[in-house]
This record gives sequence, structure tokens and C-alpha cells, in this order.
Amino acid sequence: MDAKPTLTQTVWIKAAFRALTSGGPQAIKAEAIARSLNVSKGSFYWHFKDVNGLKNAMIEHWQQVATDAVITALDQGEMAPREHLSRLMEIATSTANAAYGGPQAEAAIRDWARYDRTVRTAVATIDQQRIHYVQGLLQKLGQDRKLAAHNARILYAALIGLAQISGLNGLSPQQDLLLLLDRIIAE
Amino acid sequence: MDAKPTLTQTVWIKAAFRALTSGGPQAIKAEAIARSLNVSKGSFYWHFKDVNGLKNAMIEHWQQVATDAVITALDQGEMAPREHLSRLMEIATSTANAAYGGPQAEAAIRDWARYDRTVRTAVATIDQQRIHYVQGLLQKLGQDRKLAAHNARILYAALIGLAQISGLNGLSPQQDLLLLLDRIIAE
DNA sequence: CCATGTCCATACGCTATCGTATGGTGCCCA
DNA sequence: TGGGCACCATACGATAGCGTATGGACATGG
Repeated sequence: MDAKPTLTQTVWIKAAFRALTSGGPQAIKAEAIARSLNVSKGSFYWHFKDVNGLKNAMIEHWQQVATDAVITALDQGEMAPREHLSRLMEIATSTANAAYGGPQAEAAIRDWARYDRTVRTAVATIDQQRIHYVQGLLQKLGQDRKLAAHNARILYAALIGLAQISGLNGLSPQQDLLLLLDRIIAE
Repeated sequence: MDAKPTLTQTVWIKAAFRALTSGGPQAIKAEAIARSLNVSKGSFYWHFKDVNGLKNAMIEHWQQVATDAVITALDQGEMAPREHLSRLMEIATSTANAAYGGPQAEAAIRDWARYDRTVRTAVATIDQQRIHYVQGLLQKLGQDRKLAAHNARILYAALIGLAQISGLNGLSPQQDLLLLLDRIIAE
């Protein structure tokens, strides 16, 4: 098998996100995650000061990844805004992207934010970035600032809401999102 | 003060929802809730078999209340569908209704559902009921079945998503929702 | 070759929570 | 009036998770 090349912080963080995604915030426990990595918690307290240290590292890591995603989306801006938006919807609703765990992890982080002040501010910041980014794309399509802001919030909210609903009933939200996008752009 | 007229299951359930809303699923603990009611956990284990018994009672209670809300909404059907929809949006986004704790509790239940199979099926059932109800209203406004279904999902998803976002940044989602409703009906 | 540093295992004490067992208090009713 | 029941308090053992302390394995450089 694997030659066990000694663990890193990142490995722990990813394992912690798996725990968060499948078991919620209260599943972020040192010993449980250690077991999932087939090591003891002695290793954990070597890499992190304590459980709060791990949580802070998780937030920082996610915020970094999420911010980078927006940045790079902005950089490769030579695509048509319309294409850009529909591709965004597809990426956001696909289940196998993002280094930190994908949309499922996103939802779990959003839950986590409800009960943790630090996470809450981090998520709020990311939300603002994304909504603002979508708003910019809509303005490029000719919508004035106010309408674009409204539509951006609606699109993003529908994205989150549909993910929530489909996460419960197993349906894919892509169809609904693309239809909504069509109508929002059409006017 | 209060003459302490002995506790009932319902009192425990409401206290449990307060705990769930403010602290998440892992905050549903016998001793903690007992302290919040100024009694000991001896009382708790008199009214409930164990913690799981309380949780089941909570789910049952919420499902009952949520179902009843849809039923009564259907019954008082002499209102214009358009009025009906906008009033629904207002009620759903107001923060001081619902016996079990209001929109905040809804969001907390939705989080809870992600990590608990029983809650998940209950929430999925309620979601279906509500979406189907909204779809019926839209059909009354002349939309065909398919379009109404799509619009109902979008409206409901936007409702949930906006609540999630505004729950993080403190903004009110009413404006956005009513605007979206206008556009959905306008066509 | 051994000294030092990195990474991890094990053992320990502490606290929180669970569920149970048992006792106490007040009320109603025969 | 006292026996029984509803409701609650208290005490207990058991388990899980936290954080610390200490030692061991392994590599690497002097």
C-alpha cells in the first residue's frame, strides 16, 4: 500500500472537511479524525495546537480556495458573459470539483456558519464576492447596476436554495438554474 | 413569578427548538435543556424515554405544524392567488411567527436534516407539499403545469437561499422575493 | 556512531453527557 | 387520613472527547 510518507496539515484539513461534510460541525473531533487517518491523536496535537487551531486552519483554507476561484474566474475573462454565467452554474452544481470537497462541503460550511461567528464572517465575505462577481457579468450584458444586483442575489440564492432542496430529494438543480438564467438575461 | 404549573412535553419540545436554533443539532442535550427550564434531568427522563425520544417528538411536532400551515393556507382559498402568493412570501420571511420558532428554526431544521435520516425525509416531505401548493397557485394564474412546477421550485429555492444569505449578512430578503414574484407572474 | 529533531503512540487526568436508580414532595381520592 | 400516583431531585457508574506528558521510532547531519 502507501508508504505512509508522514502526514501534513493539509491532509488533516481535508480529512476534517470530510468529517464536517458527512457529520456536521460536531463531527470535527481530534480523535475521530485521527482514526479516519489511521493514526493516533498524538499526531494531531503535533500538527495543531488544539481543535480550534484545526478549525481556524479549515476556515482559512476554504476562504483561500473560494477566493481564488473567483479571482481566476475574473482573470479568464475573454469568454462571453453569457457563456461565463452558464458555465458558472454548471460548475457550482456539479458534485466533483473543488479541492476542499465540493458543493456538499459548501453546504456543510454554510451550516457551520450559523453557529460559529468566525465561520459566519468568512462565508459572508465569500458570498459578497461571488454575488458582486455575478452582478458584474450581468452589467456587462447591459443591465443597470440596481437590476443586476437584484438578479445576482436571486441567482445566487436560487443556487443555494436548489442545492439545499436537491440535497434532500436527490434531484438535479441544473435544469431549473439554466432556465432561470435564461429568463433573467432575456429582459 | 410563575407558579410553575408542572411541565409538559410541549414545553420541553419548544425549549429543545430554542436550543436547536441557537446551537445546532448537537445542542439538543438533556441536561442543558433541563437547565434552561430550571429543572433537573430527572424531569426530562420522566417525560421522554431518552434523547432520541425527544428528537422524534420534535420532528413529529414540526411536521405537524408545517403540514397544518399548508392545509389552512389551502382552506382559506377565497383570496386572489396573486395576493395569496405575496402574503406567503411575507409570512415566510417574517421572523416572528410559527409556534415552533419561526424561520430561524426552519433553517436549523434544514441543517439538522443533512445529518439525520429521519429529519431528512420529514423535511423533504414538507418541501414537496409547499412547492406543490405554490405550483397550484401559479396554475390558477394560467401557467401550464410544467412552467408552474419550475417557477414554484425557483420561488421556493430563492426563498430558502435568500433566508440563508440574509441570515448571514442581516439584510431583508423581502424586497428581492417580491420582485422575483412579480416577474414570475408577469409572463 | 551518536545526537538531535521530526513525527507519532500511549497513558493519564479532567470534564461533559448519558441513562438508571432511588428517594422525596405534593395532590387526589377512597 | 393515608395510600398511590405524578412529577422532580440527587447520586451513581459508564463512556467519550479534550489536552498534556512522556517515550519510542526513524532519519539526518556532524
